[in-house]
Amino acid sequence: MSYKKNQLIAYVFKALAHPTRIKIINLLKNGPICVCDILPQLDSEQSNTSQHLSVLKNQGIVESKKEGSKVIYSIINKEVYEMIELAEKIVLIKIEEIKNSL
Amino acid sequence: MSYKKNQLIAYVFKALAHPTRIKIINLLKNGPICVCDILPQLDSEQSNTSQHLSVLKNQGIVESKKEGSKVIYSIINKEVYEMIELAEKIVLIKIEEIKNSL
DNA sequence: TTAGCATATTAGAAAATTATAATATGCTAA
DNA sequence: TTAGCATATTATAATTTTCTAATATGCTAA
Repeated sequence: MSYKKNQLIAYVFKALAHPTRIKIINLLKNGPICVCDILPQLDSEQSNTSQHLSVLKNQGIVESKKEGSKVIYSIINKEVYEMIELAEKIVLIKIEEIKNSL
Repeated sequence: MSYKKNQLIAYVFKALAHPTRIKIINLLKNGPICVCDILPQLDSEQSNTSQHLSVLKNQGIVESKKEGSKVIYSIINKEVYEMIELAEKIVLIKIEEIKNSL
């Protein structure tokens, strides 16, 4: 695998490498929702949330469409849910090990 | 899902979010190998490679054991290979879309 | 013991990410 | 048309990541 391809893969991981963005992705699990419905479920500033959405959009993980004055976001690549589940599995294994070592 | 848990998940993604680290993980696919065999396959400094290995180790993705004066690294969580494959899939879809739009 | 190889650690500079605050844009309704 | 809501953008400061260079550690063999 070339460095360039690994770089592109790394960009995808980078887009997922923030708790707020993972939370946003999980919010989109139940279908497309409006930014106005995302905002109250996060404890980030409006502008910061908008920036996180833009990171996800730039990596082609989500897409957005305007509806009147509102903007609706939805998931493009459902693969991310599997990725998050796998990461979760690794986290749980790690927690288990720490517990056993106490 | 709590913010704390999303943070732990994000740490896993962060550990994978570098082309050199992805390359290293792929090198470990064929079984445990020595740092001395990893080094010549990367174009990073020795110290930099050592730091990348340490990131992967801290996230519990790889482990290392000493053998004489050498150090052998191996994968702990095979889940990362599935994660990389999924990320690759997203990359390929994205590339395809760009091609179609030209 | 000491020289040399294999790897890790540290310090520091450069680059990237993140958060906040302020402002801009675009739509809708009065 | 203008006021106000919904969202995006920008500037900037703080933090984190990354890389390089230098040094340290630990093992082995002469």
